[in-house]
Amino acid sequence: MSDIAGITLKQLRAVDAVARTHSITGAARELGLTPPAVHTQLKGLEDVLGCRVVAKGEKSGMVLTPEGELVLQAQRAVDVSLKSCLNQIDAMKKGLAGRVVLGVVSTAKYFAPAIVAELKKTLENIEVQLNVGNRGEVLQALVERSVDIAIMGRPPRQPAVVSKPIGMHPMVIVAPPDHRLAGLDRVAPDAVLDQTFIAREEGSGTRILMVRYLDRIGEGKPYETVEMGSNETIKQAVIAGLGIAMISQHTVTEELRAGRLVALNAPELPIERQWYVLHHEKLELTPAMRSVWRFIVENSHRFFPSLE
Amino acid sequence: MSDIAGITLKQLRAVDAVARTHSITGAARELGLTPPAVHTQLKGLEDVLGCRVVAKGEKSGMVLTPEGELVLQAQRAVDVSLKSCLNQIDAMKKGLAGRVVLGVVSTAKYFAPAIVAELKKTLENIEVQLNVGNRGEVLQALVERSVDIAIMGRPPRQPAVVSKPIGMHPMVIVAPPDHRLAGLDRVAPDAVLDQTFIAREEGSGTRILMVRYLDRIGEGKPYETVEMGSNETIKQAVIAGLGIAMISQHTVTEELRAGRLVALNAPELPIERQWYVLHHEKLELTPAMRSVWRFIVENSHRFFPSLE
DNA sequence: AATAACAATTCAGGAAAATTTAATGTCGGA
DNA sequence: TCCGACATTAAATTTTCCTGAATTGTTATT
Repeated sequence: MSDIAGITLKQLRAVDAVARTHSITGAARELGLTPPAVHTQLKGLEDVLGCRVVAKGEKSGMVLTPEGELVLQAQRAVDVSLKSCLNQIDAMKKGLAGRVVLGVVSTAKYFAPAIVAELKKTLENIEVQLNVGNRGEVLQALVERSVDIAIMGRPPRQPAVVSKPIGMHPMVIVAPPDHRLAGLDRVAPDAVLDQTFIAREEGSGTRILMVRYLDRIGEGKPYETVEMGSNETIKQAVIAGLGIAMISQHTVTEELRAGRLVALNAPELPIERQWYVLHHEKLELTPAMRSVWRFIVENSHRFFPSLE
Repeated sequence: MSDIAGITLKQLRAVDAVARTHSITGAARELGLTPPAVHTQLKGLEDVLGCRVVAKGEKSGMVLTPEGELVLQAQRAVDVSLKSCLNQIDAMKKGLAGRVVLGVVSTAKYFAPAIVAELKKTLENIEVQLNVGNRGEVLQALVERSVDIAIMGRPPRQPAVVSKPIGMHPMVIVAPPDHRLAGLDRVAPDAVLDQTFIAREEGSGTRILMVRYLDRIGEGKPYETVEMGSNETIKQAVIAGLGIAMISQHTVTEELRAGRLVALNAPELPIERQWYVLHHEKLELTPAMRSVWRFIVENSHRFFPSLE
């Protein structure tokens, strides 16, 4: 059988032009060539295929042979494939299509899915993957390029990242409503330090913040810590009376509103921090990533839980 | 948007090879080229598309960019289109696919459809069109190339055709069973000439044959003719007692067997003629036509009606 | 029937493109 | 830090492609 390797798009385009104009001269005009050039292309194709592709028509003009009609069909299919490819690439260039991996810290999982859902509605041809991990894991993923854009609290010194604040992020200490410190106007530092703290594992942003906070108000005084792997577990533990915990208010909005947890009026609380969106300094953002970035910067505030 | 006109199959094939080997050198080996050649092709494509298509992979080797993946998809689609086209053309070359117009004289319509049906079962990718006309019309169509292959009695002197006999074709004179000449061992020429003849129109092969037969046995004596446009009408007319008719035995097999018509034992009857398959001498047969020709020559005998 | 008009086809020469060889740059692994 | 493999660039060469001119063939016209 004749080999596919000898076929060129020029040949197919020549066939198409001849089919439409019924003349080599006309085809040449369409293609911006001279008739001999078109003729050569057709001849070359006929050589490869081992059969005629065009022939003189009944009265006048050139018409496709049955084989030529098959070639024309193929040409049309090829054309569609290539056009579709170009369109998709074009969409990519404009940031309307592509794939973006979004990494968020555990705490953000209470609002990030809502952002992603809205994002997918707005930019339907961008495939967004949401990865959740603790602060350390997300940063590591950012370095390894397995995450393109991240959302977390305070951006790190290392690795070097580009970051932008996107909204307030209050941190509170929560206790069960029947806790003895609950409802007090002012809770003394020592009273706080006496409690058992339920905290996330090392590498968690909340854990780091908590340690620094307790060291500051307690001036280095020791305190007791119980470690748990997820915010959800911590909430349940606090409700169950195992201890108190520093936690993102966004994580416990529902429980505070329902009265299943209360925020303690300990010194400096709530700590008003910010949410940041960030990406690795070295990573050249694709248009799709830029679209996602912009969307997050402009719209994420709508998704932060609030007590009111 | 980047223009489709700048894309070549060489470029697509280069992308494909790189995708499979993860290296320009490897791709070059696959394509029987040197690495710079492949590199140039990729560069050219990237110019047209306005974006990178391949890039150095994480560790080593070359990988496709997301845009490159789209190009690869397109390449695969193009490949199947072209392969399918080549396969179809190949089938055409082998006479396994194509389009053939078969022209048959009216008389042959009593067995031609059966041939076509069997033909389509055997050569399922050949599209067969069956056209029915009288002898003159079929010959005209043969000249005009609107019929590729024809089946009829005696091939004409003009136009020049290639012909081959495919089976016996007895002509008889039929009468109603209660006709006074019916059942006689030997019917005299004069008794025949006295009858009213129901005949097809001018241009019909049967008509020509009848005229020559009657002139021969009657030595020029006149006779009476009534003209009717189809064999079916003639049969009904004879059954109704309007007259007698010379007709192909194949046309009246059913009626003879059932006794609704009888063949007269007039001189020289039945006239043993042949069926012929034929095509215009000037027309180069396509492989598909050759397949059909061969099928008819080898198989048509199975479809002739017989009295036994 | 001769001829004019037009389009396909052939061909030679030259332009453009593709490919190769050779040289250079770059990265990962010993 | 050197070595080797490979990508990349540059320059030279080969191949392909295109054009313009000439030729052939066909159709329409006189």
